[in-house]
Amino acid sequence: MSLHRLLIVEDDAEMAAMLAAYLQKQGFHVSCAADRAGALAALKAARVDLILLDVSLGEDDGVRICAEIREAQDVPIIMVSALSADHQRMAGYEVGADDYIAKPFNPDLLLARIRAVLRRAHRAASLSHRRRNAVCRFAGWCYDARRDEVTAPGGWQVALSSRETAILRVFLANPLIPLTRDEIAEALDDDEAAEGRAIDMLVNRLRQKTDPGLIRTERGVGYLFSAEVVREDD
Amino acid sequence: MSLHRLLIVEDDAEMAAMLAAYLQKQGFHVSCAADRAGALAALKAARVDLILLDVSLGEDDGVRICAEIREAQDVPIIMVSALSADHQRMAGYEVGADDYIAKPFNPDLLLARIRAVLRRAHRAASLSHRRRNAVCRFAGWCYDARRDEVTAPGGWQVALSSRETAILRVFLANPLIPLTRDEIAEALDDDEAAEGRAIDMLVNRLRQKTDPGLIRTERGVGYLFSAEVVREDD
DNA sequence: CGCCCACGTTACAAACTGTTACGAAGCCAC
DNA sequence: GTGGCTTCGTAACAGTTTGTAACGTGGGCG
Repeated sequence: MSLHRLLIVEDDAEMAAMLAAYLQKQGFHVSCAADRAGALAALKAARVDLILLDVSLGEDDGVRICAEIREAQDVPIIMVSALSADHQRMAGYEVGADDYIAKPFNPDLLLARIRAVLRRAHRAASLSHRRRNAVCRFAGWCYDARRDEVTAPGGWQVALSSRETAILRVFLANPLIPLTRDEIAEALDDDEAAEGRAIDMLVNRLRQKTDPGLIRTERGVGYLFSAEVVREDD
Repeated sequence: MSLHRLLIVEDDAEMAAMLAAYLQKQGFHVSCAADRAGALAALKAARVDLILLDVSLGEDDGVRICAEIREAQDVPIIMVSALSADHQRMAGYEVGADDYIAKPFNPDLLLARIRAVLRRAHRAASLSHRRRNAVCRFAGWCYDARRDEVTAPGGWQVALSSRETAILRVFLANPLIPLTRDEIAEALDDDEAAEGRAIDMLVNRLRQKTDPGLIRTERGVGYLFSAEVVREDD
C-alpha cells in the first residue's frame, strides 16, 4: 500500500516531466495525461490514488473535468493552477477538489499536501483490513476484532451475537464521549434509521452479557462508554 | 449527518468569536477552546467532526497539540496560522494536519476548504466497509454492495438475508470457477467450518430467491457461479 | 406529594439459519 | 437395463437472533 499511483493532468509537457521526475524520486508511481480524453482513459486503464489536475488546460476546462471525474469516482484530486484568486480557488473546491495549489509552488510543500490528502483518503481504508488495533482492552475486558471474540476479566469467553458485537465496536470507537441513539444507529446501519427502542435493547443485552457499569446512560442524551480503551496492534 | 460539529482552538478571543459567528451562520455546530487543556476537554466531551487549530497559541505549541490529538484520534484538523513560510506549513502537514491556512484569510475560502476536508473524511469513513466496484451486474441482475440491494432483471428488488448476500458476494468474487463447499465456508466464516450441509441450504435459498440457473452444481465438487460478472465503480 | 418523562425489563412474535430426514437423480459395475 | 451406492434437492423443524409492545421504575420538577 505504500506505492501510490498518481496521475498528472497537465498540458505543459516540460512542467509535467519535471513534476513526474520529482514525484517518482519520492517513491510514487506516476502517469501523465495532457488533456481531458487522456485523463479519462488513464482513469479507466488502472487504479489511480490521486490526481494532480492543472486547471488551465488548452481547450479543456480543468474545473469541468474535475466535476466530471468527481461524478464518476471518488479519487482524491489536487488542483494546480496559476489562477490564485479566491473565487477561482473556491470554484475548484466546489466541484470536489481536495486541495488547490497555486503556481508557482514549492515541490516539497506539494509533496506534503499530497501526503496529507492521501493520508486522509486512505486512513479508513487501511483500517478496514483489521490489521491495526485488532485487540481492544477496556476495564479488564478484551475484544479481538479479528476473531470477534470477547473475553471477560476472569478469562472467560463471552458469546455475543453479531448485532451485539456491532454495537460494542461502535462504543469502542467512541469511548468516553456521549453518543445519541441516532448516532449509534447511524454507525450501526450506515443508513439512517432511528427505529423505536431497538438501540435500548441492544445496549441492554450488551450490558447483561458484559458489565452493567461499562455503559452509562446519559439521561436525555443517550449512552456513554465509561471505560478507557487501549488498542494493541497484533 | 448534515450538522457537523466544529471545534475552534484559538487564543484570540475576538478572532474566535468572529469565526464562530460566521460558521454558525453557515449551519455548523461550533464550540471553542483557548488552549491545549480546553481543546482536549472539548474532544472528550463530545464528538467533533473537524478542528480549526490556531498554531500560535500563547504558551502552547499548536504543532505539538496537533500531533497529540492525531495520536489519539483521527479527527480532521485544519491549521490556521499567521506563519506562512513553507517550512512552517510543512511542519503542520507532517504532524497530520489535513490543511493549512495562512492568516489573514477569506472566510468564504475557509468555508470551502472546511467543506472539502469534511467531504473527504466522510467519504473515507463511509467507504471503509464498502470496497470499490460497488455495483456488480450479472445475467441481467444487479448487486449493489453499498446498499446490499439485489435487483432482478425486471427491476424488482429482491430481499436477501445477511447470510444470503454473504454467499452471493463469495460467488461474485469467484465467477465461472467451481468452488468446493469448504472453500465457500472458509470465505464465508473466515474461520474454517464446513459443518454438515449448511452451504447446500444457503445455495438452495439463494437459488430460490434469484435464478435457479445462476448457480450450477458440480457433482462431487461443489458449486459454480455460471454468469459473467461486470463490476462498475459507483 | 404527585405527575410525567425517560429508561429498564419482560414477554412475545417474526425472521434467520443450521440440522435432520427423506426422496430424486446421477454414476458405476454387472 | 438394473441394482446399489453416492450425491444432491427439498421439506420440516428447532435454536437463535432481533425488533416491538407493554409495563414497571425512578428521578426531576412544579
